[in-house]
Amino acid sequence: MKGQAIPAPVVRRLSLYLRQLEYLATDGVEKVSSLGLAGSLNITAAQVRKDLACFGQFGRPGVGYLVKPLIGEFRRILGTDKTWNVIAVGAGDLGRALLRYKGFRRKGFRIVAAFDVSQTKVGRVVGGTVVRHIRELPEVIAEHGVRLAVVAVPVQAAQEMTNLLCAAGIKGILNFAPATLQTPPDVAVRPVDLAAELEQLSFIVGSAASERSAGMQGMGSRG
Amino acid sequence: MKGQAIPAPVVRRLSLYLRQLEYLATDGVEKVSSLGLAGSLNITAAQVRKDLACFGQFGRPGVGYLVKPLIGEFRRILGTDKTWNVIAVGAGDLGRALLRYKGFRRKGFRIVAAFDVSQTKVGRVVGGTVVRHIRELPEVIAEHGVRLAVVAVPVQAAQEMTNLLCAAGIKGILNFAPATLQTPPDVAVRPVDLAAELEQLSFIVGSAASERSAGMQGMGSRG
DNA sequence: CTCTGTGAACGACTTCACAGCA
DNA sequence: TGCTGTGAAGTCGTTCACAGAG
Repeated sequence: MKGQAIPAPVVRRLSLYLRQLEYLATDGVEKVSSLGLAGSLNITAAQVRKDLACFGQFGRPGVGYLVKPLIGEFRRILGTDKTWNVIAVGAGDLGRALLRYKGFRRKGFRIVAAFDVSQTKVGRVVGGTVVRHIRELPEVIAEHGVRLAVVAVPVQAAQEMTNLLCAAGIKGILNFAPATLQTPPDVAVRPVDLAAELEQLSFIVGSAASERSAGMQGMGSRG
Repeated sequence: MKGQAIPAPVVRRLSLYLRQLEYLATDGVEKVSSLGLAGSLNITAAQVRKDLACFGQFGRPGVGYLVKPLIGEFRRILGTDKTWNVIAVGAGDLGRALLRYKGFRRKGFRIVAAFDVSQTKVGRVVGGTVVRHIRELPEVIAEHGVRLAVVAVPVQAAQEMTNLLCAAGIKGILNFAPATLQTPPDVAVRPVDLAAELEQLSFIVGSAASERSAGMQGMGSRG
């Protein structure tokens, strides 16, 4: 089961496993079974074992998985054993909040610069990051070897900014604009439409039958 | 195909269809084919038709779908033909950004109150919303008939806040804390883990083979 | 006896292909 | 001829169930 292309749902859960393992390590837990990992994430134990099997054999029968080594493996697989330089495009309310968000840094993502077109925003420092004018995009990307970008601009500007990013060599985009971005085949996009997320809840709560919240968590959405 | 339980992926795409239809209406477009809708969203035309078939027969052979009536239908189905009152828990950087975010209001979600435990935050007004102390949660929820909540508190507090929300009658939670929340079966959760989203991009870009970005957009993630 | 790794069975979603209406 | 609605086929992911290691 190794050497194959990894299904998107597996990669998604890999992040969940890593997150949980990090909490376990913080609590001093040294080993965990597939059932132990699964339980706290509302997943089945078989699912956990099948997922891990995509990457190798990490567990020992009768024992389970060793937390610390597994954390190392997962970080390496996800690529977060090294720090990634990231840029943000758009320094509006959402963009500035993302600049201040500490969760990125904790996972190994460093926002090295932010960009905007508005002269009232250029030059400001937010969360330790300087806001620059869009025209400096290419040189900053080249200078820091940036491959990931966060897009938090108004929807009307999203595709245009995306084109600039792709031309400048960006390979992955986290998109907060409510638009489906068109990119070349070698540039991946992950959409995060906050209003649409609430809309999904609206549907579930409105349809109002009886649903399992646990089964609901972590499904659907982007990939 | 009507009257059945709707698959989660279909509901997710329903939000995309609605979003796109609203842009088309803004541009004065009156009708659209399944292919027209599909193209701009990187989906197949057959997928669009199958999805719509879950809810009824909206199109006319040889013509396509009428944009405006379809918008009305979709809003009704998603439950956003009426305004929803929403509360936010946690008035840190992310919480305050969400209070200022205009995208919610545009989709029919009104944040009527925010809550925090910190006395330095209680009493402040952010984006037109007053920050109150958590202890006022139950009465505000009852007063405004609130059923949806946004959680943007530190991970250590997330489960505890969730318990309070569930006890107070909340039925849907948009969770920005990097934790898997445990809730009763009648409370739905949608997780939004921003760092994990970047991690997914890290995996794709790091694995670096050649992938289709279009096919990548909108898959995976939550449901 | 516990718990992993995995083929096989199952179920869910997507794509195909075409009948039928305009 | 253009495009929808839909059974049938196909693909993908999950769950089951058990052999085998510790």
